[in-house]
Amino acid sequence: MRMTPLRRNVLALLVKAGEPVKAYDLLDQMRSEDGSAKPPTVYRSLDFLMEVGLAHKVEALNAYIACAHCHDKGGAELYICGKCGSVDERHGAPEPLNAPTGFETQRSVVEHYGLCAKCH
Amino acid sequence: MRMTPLRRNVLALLVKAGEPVKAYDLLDQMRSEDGSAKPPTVYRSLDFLMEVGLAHKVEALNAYIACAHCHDKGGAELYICGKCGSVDERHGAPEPLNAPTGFETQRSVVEHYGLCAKCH
DNA sequence: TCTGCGCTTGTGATATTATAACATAACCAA
DNA sequence: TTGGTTATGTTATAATATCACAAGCGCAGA
Ligand SMILES: [Zn+2]
Ligand SMILES: [Zn+2]
Ligand SMILES: [Zn+2]
Ligand SMILES: [Zn+2]
Repeated sequence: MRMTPLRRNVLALLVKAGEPVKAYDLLDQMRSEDGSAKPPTVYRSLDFLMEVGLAHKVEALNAYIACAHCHDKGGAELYICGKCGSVDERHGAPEPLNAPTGFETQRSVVEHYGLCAKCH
Repeated sequence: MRMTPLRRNVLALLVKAGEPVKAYDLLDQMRSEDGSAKPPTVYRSLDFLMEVGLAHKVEALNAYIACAHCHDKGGAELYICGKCGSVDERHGAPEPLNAPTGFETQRSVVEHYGLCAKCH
């Protein structure tokens, strides 16, 4: 598991976008530079980046973003503006009070959709 | 927007399953009774059920469950066991403390993946 | 009752998202 | 160098979801 030019390039595209990007849009961008890119190319890179905590999947959008915190893994909370598309990544929320007793959380998906302060 | 036999049938299948079900699995079940079912049939019914708050999508699984609370809409928090597949639906968590200032949440996706009390 | 309109469903096609399977290449340690 | 592991290339296909248009149904008002 090491950072490679390919993976670094995918990360760079995510960072440059600054907002959630679809896998096939990444693929199109990659193809425009190196015609040989194919779906597994981008999905593997995304899997790697998520595994090491450099990217997250926005589950309800089927899109991917660069991590804004460089935390190790899990636990991101995303505030996604439906108007301008901006994503504000936070983390550190405590375990919810109303969790079922005995439930041991391994991974959480927390995505809030609404309007950011600028878009009210 | 009214409840119809078709929609009631989809809801019944979700309730009977008691766990997240994939759209195409629903479709297979429907086909075994009425050969004419096609993807839009099931997706439309699911859209209706979610709109009226009788079902939820489990975003990270691309699956659907019957609502366990009959709340009006939004705000479900799902605790999903990765071993036995059970889902415990809760709601009522307060707005997170670390939300960006001025963000107005319209819809939240909250899914916790881990092990339920029985599966430790 | 009849008619017209809107909602619901049928149907075929297609778009979007993601993975399987196997081959080749690059990297690195012994 | 040589052999194992990791990474990438390549082809195909699976899984998920939507579009577009036609047909049917249910009901309000003429
Ligand atoms: Zn992050
Ligand atoms: Zn905004
Ligand atoms: Zn519910
Ligand atoms: Zn369990």
